[in-house]
Amino acid sequence: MERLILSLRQRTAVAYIHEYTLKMGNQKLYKGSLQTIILKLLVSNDKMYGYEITQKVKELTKGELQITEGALYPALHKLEADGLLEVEVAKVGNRLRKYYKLTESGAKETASKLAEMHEFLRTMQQLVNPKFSLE
Amino acid sequence: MERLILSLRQRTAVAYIHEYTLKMGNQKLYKGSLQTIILKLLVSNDKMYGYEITQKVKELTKGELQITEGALYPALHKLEADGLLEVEVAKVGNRLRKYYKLTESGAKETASKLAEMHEFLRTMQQLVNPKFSLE
DNA sequence: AACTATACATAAGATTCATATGCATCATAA
DNA sequence: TTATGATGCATATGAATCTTATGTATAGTT
Repeated sequence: MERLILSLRQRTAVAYIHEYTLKMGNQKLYKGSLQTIILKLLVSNDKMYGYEITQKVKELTKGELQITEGALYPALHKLEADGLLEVEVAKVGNRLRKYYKLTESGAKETASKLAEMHEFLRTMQQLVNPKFSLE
Repeated sequence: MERLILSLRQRTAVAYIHEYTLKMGNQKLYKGSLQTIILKLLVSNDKMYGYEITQKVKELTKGELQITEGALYPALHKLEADGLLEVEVAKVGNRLRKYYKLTESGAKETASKLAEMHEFLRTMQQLVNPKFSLE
């Protein structure tokens, strides 16, 4: 993130300019699957914090899916509010981290959401599969 | 669709009540894929009209995906406005049908969208695949 | 001193779809 | 013959979900 320093009399205003990586054309296809992705990661990794999730997803998808913070944090807050995740705040150095983990009800919901996801993938696979071009 | 007849002096007001089939829990996962589905069907079927598309999708997905009219018609209009589809109006009996078919540019765009879809499915498959639970 | 990465957060707007409604024709069942 | 369901088009309103943009702060690297 770039930083611009603007002198204003005795005061100093600091404007932060975030940089964004280019998005793939198919980013919009991921709409609706964010919750499931987060939950699935927490099945595999027990506990994770927000920034870690974005990095893990980027790594696992070889950069194809970039979870934006504006999507991630509200999603985490909602999952927590719905009782699917619980938070544990940790201080690392002088920095804050919020670790999320599945609750019992969250684990159940994850199984359900993963089943739906598999069904969706199977169905969509068939719809766009060239083998079905005869239909 | 049920019909209610209401007598109003000499005039007759008719109210139509549409009935809706129950949606699957994973309907929201399809968000973002409607255009691709329509285009793909038009590769396989040359020309189709709106209602036919909804029925075909219902059939192909064994009822799992129900394209609503509120989603379909605006989508068709947009694809037409973008020059990907062209319309041919037909009269069947006393009834109107609007047949849609791919334009040249629409065929190209379809190939591109299908490639994105396959990439998406592959990536998502890996993300939620149990084999990756060790990550 | 500046820049990059790490780490949280929210507000405003865009996109995409579901819901609800409206209108009309045609076939079939009551 | 009348009611109903299926066929066929359409749009408006709102909900959900994300992108974009911004704000703040610490820590390491150039």
